Amino acid sequence: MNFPLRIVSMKTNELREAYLAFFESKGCVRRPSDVLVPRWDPSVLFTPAGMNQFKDHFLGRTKLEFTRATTCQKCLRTGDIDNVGRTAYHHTFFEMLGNFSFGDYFKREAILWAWEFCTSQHWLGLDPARLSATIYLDDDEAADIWLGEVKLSPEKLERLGEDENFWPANAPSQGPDGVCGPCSEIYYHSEHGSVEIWNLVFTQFNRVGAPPDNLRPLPSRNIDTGMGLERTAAVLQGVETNYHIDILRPLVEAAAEVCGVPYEPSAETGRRLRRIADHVRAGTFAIHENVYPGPNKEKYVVKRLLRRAVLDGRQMGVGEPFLHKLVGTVADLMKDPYPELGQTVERVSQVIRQEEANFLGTIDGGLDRIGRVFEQMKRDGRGAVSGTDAAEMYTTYGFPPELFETLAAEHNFTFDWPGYQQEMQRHGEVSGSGEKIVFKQDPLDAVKKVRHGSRFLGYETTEVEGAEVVAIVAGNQLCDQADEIDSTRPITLVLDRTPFYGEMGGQVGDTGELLGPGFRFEVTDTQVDGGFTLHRGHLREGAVRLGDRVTARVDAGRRQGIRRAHSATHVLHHALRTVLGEHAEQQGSKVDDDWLRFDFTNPRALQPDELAEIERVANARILEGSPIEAEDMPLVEARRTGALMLFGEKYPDRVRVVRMGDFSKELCGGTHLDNTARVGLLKIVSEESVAAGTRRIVAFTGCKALERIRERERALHEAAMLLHAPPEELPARIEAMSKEIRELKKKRAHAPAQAEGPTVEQLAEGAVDVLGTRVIVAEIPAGSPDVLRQLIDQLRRKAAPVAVLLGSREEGKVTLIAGASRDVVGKGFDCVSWVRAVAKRVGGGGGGRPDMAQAGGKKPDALPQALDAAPDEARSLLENA
RNA sequence: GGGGACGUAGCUCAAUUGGGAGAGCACCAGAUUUGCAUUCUGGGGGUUGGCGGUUCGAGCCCGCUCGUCUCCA
Repeated sequence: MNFPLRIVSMKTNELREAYLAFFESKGCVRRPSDVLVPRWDPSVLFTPAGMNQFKDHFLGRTKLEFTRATTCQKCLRTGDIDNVGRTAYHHTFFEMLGNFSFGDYFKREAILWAWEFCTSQHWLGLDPARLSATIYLDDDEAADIWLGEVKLSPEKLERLGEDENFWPANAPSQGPDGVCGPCSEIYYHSEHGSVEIWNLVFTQFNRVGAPPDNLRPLPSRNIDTGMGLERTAAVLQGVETNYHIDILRPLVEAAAEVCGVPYEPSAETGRRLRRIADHVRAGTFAIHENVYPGPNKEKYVVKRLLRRAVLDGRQMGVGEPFLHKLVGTVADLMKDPYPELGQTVERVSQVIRQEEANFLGTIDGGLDRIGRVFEQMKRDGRGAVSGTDAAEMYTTYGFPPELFETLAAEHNFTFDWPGYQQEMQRHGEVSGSGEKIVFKQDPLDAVKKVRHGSRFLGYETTEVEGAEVVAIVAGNQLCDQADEIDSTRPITLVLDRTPFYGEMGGQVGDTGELLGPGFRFEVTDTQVDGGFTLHRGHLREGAVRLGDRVTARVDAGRRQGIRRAHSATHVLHHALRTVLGEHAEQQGSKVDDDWLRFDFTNPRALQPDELAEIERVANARILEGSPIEAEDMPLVEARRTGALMLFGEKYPDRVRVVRMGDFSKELCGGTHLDNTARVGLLKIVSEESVAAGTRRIVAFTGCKALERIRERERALHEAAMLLHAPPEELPARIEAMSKEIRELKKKRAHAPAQAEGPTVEQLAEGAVDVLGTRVIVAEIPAGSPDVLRQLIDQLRRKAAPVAVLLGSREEGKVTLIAGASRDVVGKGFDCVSWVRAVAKRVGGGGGGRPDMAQAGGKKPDALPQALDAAPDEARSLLENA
């Protein structure tokens, strides 16, 4: 490998650390990377940029504890997914170095510091001659700094339009309204080409409506910058693509190793291997945060990334799961900044392996179908796989078009890509799109700026006196008072302190009432928003004003039921891990009044004996009557004591640890009992699947558990009464009964054919000759369709040439079946016409095949006349045949 | 959130405009001998996922529901 000569070749880990240290030296607070999947932010599926975790800071929706920050943020974007592997700089997963100012330093510092970091020998030491910058068309302020202070030569400063150098792109002319600003980009030029390494965004305007004059200066201006870690590392290490830097090239090589192909950068396999490296990195980080491949949202993105990578492997001839083998390499290469990845390697590999197996299964299933498509094409003499076929294979059966094309080529067929694209576009339209979530204006914004939040007193008590009403929200607006007695549209009250628990961590919100001077407010639900407890409900009496003092009273009976369910949830979690193993991790839960729902990872359905064992262990812990204690402590300490926490969850600096006896320790903000014994009884009522690899258990506690058992008892008792047997004997009794029923049915099916009705011989004697065909017509009393058919079959064998029509009736119903021997059918005789003609006379119709047809009717009384007419009908059919 | 497909014996799947619920493997029994995938014969096993509708008649058509797969946002 011929690296261009460089004096220093900085490692990626060193670059990351240098960046953060540099901006710390400028007064920025170093913050950890936010999680990759911000579940609390409905506007994105994955963290797309460094600024994501500071949205509230930028929008002034939170009290600032610092005004400058710097981060290295893990990001995931799928917008450029098709370029991954093909170009030198595109990724889905990547890291972004950023520095941020919230109303603090602005354009001058942002530019000067960026330049200093890039060029100072102390830091990156890049050759200034190889750097250039761009700015927005009329941003003279930035131009002055670049030209006047940095002393960048004018030919190295380019002014670009709003599509390139404005954030959001094209905001001035096309919107959206809101915070926006010009930006300035820094490029590095080398023998490998030019690359944008840093984007500085100056948010200084508020866009209001269409141009002109729609950009109003903001009172508080912000800085948001992003430097691509991998790009910059590539520059520093003098390699031609991000995929050859020290934290990625080994992964690409490892991919080559497990796929059994050499890595040749410029070959098709090179592109595939880079794509595999990128996607497995993205998948590893996402699954580490408990986002498993699934059918929608972020789960679907993970699934698609994994499947693309597996497909690449398969296209290179790998026929079995391989991707999962790379997880360890990812964790190893990324252990410096993200040591926690190492702890989940096994779980992540298992999930990926499972998904690989599923996908290979899907492909195998599709191969059959594809084979049939090819046969059909050969019969039809078509030479190209149609877009419709390809799209159907993909959208319905998940069979990738790339693979379809490969197989088609092997059969010397071409593949209609344009037609496929068109079909897929149609599918996209038919599938519709969910509504776009826009930034919604929050009426509480004003309150949030002046107050930190409501104080929660619900751990100690269910009733608080003298709490102050600090906000009233009605009709999505902040009000000074509310006096409308209205049960349809809920209003929201915020107090300075409250015993009400807002829905969080799976536990439902409390209900109860707020009593103030001359008013009563019924709380039907409680939510939390940015530290504030929102009491939602309806005014029942009087009027409430801002500043009123109230008594807040939680529905204590319901709260106690919730406590039982929540403590039981921890006990159940412990029991699951004991019985199934450590992999049974919590995926989500819902805790309500004496019932709970618990989702956890497990590869298959639970067996009845496993469920019984889980229930037994859980109730054993309950019976022990262990004390339950909660303690606030710093996050680091909680982590050290080994308290259970979920990877990928965002925890505050101080956390609450709930401890039960010596068997359970979990981070949890919910309300609990003081002793496990108070759960009373934990009864599992169902176990089901929610997604591949995830199971759900629903259980009842306390009163509901007892009620449930009583209900079952009642049903059992009733069944016992009906069968005149004690409950213990019910299974044996039912088994004996169903056996008896089976035997009776069998007896009935065989017996009457012989006992009642005419025999085959008798029927044959009753035949009349019609044009050389023996025609037999008869009623078989109590003959089931099966019996009629058997008789006809025997007559056809014994009496050919013959045409038989037999009928039977039971209350309100007539059955007719006609059959003819092969030679008669050969002459053109059609049983369908015959049976239809006869059936008409008994008010019915029928059909079947020429040699055997069946009909029904609704007039049993008319059967004799109908049968009398049957020979004549046969005659006319035979004459016309 | 929306589109598409599939649910038939323990397993893998058939069943031609709606007209006799079947095959292979597995299982049980008998015979055979060629021992570790012998062959032959016989047999058990199904409320065709569930509920409702259309029809003389539904595995097949329609609606709802449950489950599995899949694509899109």
